[in-house]
Amino acid sequence: MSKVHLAKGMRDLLPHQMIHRQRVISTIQEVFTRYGFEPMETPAMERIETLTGKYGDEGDKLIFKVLKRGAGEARGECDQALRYDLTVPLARVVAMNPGLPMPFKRSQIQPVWRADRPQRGRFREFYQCDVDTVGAPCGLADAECLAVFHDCMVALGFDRFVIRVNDRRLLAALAAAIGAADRELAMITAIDKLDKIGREGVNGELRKRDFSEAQIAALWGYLDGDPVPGAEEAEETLDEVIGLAHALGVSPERIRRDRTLARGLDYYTGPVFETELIGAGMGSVGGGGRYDGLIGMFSGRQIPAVGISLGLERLFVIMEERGMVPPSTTTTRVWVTVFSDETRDASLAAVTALRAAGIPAQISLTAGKLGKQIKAAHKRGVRFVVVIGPDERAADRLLLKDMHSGDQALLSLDEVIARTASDG
RNA sequence: GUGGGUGUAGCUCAGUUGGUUAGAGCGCCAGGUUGUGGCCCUGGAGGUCAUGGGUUCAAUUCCCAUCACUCACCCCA
Repeated sequence: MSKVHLAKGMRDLLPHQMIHRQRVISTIQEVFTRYGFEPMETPAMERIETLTGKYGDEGDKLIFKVLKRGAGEARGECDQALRYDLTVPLARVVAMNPGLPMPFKRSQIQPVWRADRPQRGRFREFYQCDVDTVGAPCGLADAECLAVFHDCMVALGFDRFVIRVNDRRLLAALAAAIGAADRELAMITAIDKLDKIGREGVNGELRKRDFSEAQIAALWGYLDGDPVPGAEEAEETLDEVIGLAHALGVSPERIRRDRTLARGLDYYTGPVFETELIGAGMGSVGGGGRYDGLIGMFSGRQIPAVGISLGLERLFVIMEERGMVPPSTTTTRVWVTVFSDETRDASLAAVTALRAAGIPAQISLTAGKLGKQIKAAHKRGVRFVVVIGPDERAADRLLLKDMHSGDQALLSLDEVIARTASDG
């Protein structure tokens, strides 16, 4: 039993996991690039005042703070913190770089940190994959976000998912319509639980929050589809965004308008989105929305923005549970054995030629019986093994063994390169 | 922040109604086969039974605390 432990909620990513991760990340990045989002990164730490006051009370509590050095450390003072998401750092970047060409479209795939209690699909360090469009009004930019969501899920091999959409302004109008404009948040947190606790559960939550029976009855009328007074603009916006998303190739059945969708973060001002895998038994795997006020908090210039975030870790949990993880456990294509001291130079020449040809190859670093060396390749899942013994060297040939089929053949170096360069 | 569950070999888990040297499968290492992986056979390494305390003639087993992990709630990706 090892005496060392990981920090709570943190994980190591071993090679067999990284191979899958990198594949997933490049798939997502490829979709982002296809839509014209340019890559960007920001530091792990921000000044604490950049982060606080943007996410709501719950969010602020979960920010990982970093102690000051020196005397401030003893006093528990803190002036920096690990980033909580990728959206607020983006807003800071936009505020600090007024010369950016607008609209500014950027993608960002980096870890974020939250001081949450870990559970299934929730970690304290996790990767988010974000795209955001800054400086474009509501409409096509929002629709592109939905399309990116959609294309990413499809590219990753998910087919049963739904993107729920709503609008913060509609929720505000809803609260006003039932005479609870000052209690919008209490109403939202209650109805947001509909999926989990059902109608009666929501009613209980509302009563607990001092909503009257009349208000509750009126609320259900609106949630069931009655037009909400004062929400006309929000409804028109959603109509437009969803229509544009359809035109961008998102299947209609994968978008669902849902007046109970709230989203936790404070900074959203307009449409909000959330992607959910059907039958996964997990919260959302991605979310986003429009935040037209956030950048103004840093720069004084009001700049509209919209974006989405995909949570890698949750996708991985589901992919592992569903066996969607490709079996590959190595990035090495060819394992070159060393038969003896006399033939070592030939093996070195072979591995060097393979590498020069762009084929990932490694050579046995520890001496040992040929069987051990082949076993080493097998254990790692390497597909091809090259053997160069005295016979091969005399014939100026290499023995290439395909570990999948067990077939082996005497080939020239060029033939080995050709044979191992591609799959099949 | 709140409430459950679980800690025995690298992994998955047995086991002990409290009693001498704590087991299995898989994995790992070596050999059978000094030019060949997977299958088979043989052998080997690896455990302060999470940690600390208590009860007892005796604790891995019972009790308490701590720590770790895990699940759920809150909230969230």
